[in-house]
Amino acid sequence: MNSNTYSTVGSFGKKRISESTIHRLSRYYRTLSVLEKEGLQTVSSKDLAKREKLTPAQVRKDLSFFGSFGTRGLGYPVTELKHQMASILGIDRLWRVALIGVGNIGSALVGYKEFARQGFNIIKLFDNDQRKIGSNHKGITISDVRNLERDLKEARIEMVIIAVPATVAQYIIDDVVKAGIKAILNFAPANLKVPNDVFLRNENMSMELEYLSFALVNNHAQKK
Amino acid sequence: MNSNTYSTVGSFGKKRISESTIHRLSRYYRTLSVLEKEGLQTVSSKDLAKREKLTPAQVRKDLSFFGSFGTRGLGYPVTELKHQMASILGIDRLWRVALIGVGNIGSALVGYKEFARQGFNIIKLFDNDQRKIGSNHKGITISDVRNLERDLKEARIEMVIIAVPATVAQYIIDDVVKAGIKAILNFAPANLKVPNDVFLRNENMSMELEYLSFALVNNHAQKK
DNA sequence: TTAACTATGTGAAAAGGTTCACAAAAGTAT
DNA sequence: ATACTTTTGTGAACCTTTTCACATAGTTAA
Ligand SMILES: NC(=O)c1ccc[n+]([C@@H]2O[C@H](COP(=O)([O-])OP(=O)(O)OC[C@H]3O[C@@H](n4cnc5c(N)ncnc54)[C@H](O)[C@@H]3O)[C@@H](O)[C@H]2O)c1
Ligand SMILES: NC(=O)c1ccc[n+]([C@@H]2O[C@H](COP(=O)([O-])OP(=O)(O)OC[C@H]3O[C@@H](n4cnc5c(N)ncnc54)[C@H](O)[C@@H]3O)[C@@H](O)[C@H]2O)c1
Repeated sequence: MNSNTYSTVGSFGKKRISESTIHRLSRYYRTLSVLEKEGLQTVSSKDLAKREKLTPAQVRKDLSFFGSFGTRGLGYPVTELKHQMASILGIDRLWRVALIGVGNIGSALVGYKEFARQGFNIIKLFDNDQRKIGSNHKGITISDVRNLERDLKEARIEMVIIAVPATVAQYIIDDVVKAGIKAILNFAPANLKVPNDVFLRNENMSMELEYLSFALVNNHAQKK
Repeated sequence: MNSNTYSTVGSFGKKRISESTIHRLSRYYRTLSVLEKEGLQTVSSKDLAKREKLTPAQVRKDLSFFGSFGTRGLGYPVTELKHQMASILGIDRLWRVALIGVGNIGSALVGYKEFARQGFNIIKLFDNDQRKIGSNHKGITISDVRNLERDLKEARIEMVIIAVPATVAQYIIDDVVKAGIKAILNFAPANLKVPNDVFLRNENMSMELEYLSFALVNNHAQKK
């Protein structure tokens, strides 16, 4: 019921996988990329755990939901485990992504190389500002948001990033949903409604600053 | 041990408050601001829960960690509860914030009005690019990162936002820590080390895209 | 080939977070 | 005033996630 509550997407076999586990897989993937560059052949759950500030048991448990990737007495093969993580996360392929709202944050995201490196290709941009529409931004022409539904379908977009003001975000989302999009990353601070079969993730930077503020004001013991 | 693991900062009285609860307080705060603008005098845990897609019990439990703010039979006074949330989160005051790395994402953050509205005042900017140093960005002169430690102390900075390339983030963090800063929001995708008395939060947008990717590939049942 | 290590994979236990359920307290209507 | 309704605040129950602990299986060294 709560987006933070025991939230699980899907099931590998009959098992349900928690949001925390999926986020840790992302972290393992990035760390494994680093280890690969460092020339390491294998890594133990202990080593990986140390880098991620986790327990070795947590690492093994996370991986065990998806298979047996290690060798007892030795550890996990770095490159292979990296590929496994990519496969599980679905980033061993290209994703066709559109971004709506080419303003301050939107522009920053469009040029972000890390997204492309992980297979997220921002190939369509939309805005409602006449001065921006038709202009070229990092090689992509900005389209008029008025044809959003049609253009998303035409370009066979699979994911959408929303970077418009909070006041209009729901209208945009409604059109995005109509276009059949099932995955949305939203940067507008608003409680947006989507049907049950659409995945919506919210990125809220104020929340993290507020967490820091809370921690400072209450001068609180750091976990571990 | 894990940054996602039962992570709790501090204690109100003897109670430990979970990260989830603090994040929900942020959401309550934002929603209460909206309700206040809508002219509502009181709100019940049921109403608030509906807006946040939580259970009423969750709302009441979260609030109960910090006090009794409601009136039985009536609900919570909107404006007062908003102020209470602000006070608990520590955003009923101004925070002196510095941002390091005025590039794509850094520039976007500097101009973001929502931060200032919640008391986070970005009053110092740092970069190592000679073309940027000395120039004015949204009314703030960009300082040379070489004097980082000295300048952070001089400006009595309390929080730092890091938006430099991942390769240099650890060096920057080390200087920031030396300057006595106890709260850092980091946008670089890297496993950064800080002493135990420094709060470090990481904002990782790739992670959310990867979550969506996982959800799509495994075509998974949405929670609830 | 054997002995001594090392490290995985996983049930079970422990810890943490959410929801239930209800007494208590206040509002509302008559 | 009294009965009835509404809604809070909270221990207890419930559910999820993490950690423990160990059997198992592979490596390494002599
Ligand atoms: N700037 C930041 O650092 C930051 C950080 C976190 C969240 N956000 C959020 O991201 C969103 C965008 O912020 P920003 O700072 O980039 O604002 P911005 O005003 O710079 O950009 C918004 C863009 O959306 C476009 N737009 C407006 N209405 C539109 C519509 N109906 N259809 C299509 N495009 C439309 C505007 O033309 C503009 O290009 C906001 O919701 C903001 O709260 C921004
Ligand atoms: N652009 C995005 O949308 C985005 C999204 C998520 C995360 N990030 C992360 O944020 C960071 C910055 O990304 P960006 O896209 O803004 O990159 P960028 O190259 O546009 O900006 C980096 C800025 O840091 C400055 N810099 C470099 N070395 C420095 C040093 N030693 N001291 C001080 N300043 C220094 C550069 O001069 C530049 O202004 C990166 O770690 C990136 O991975 C970016």
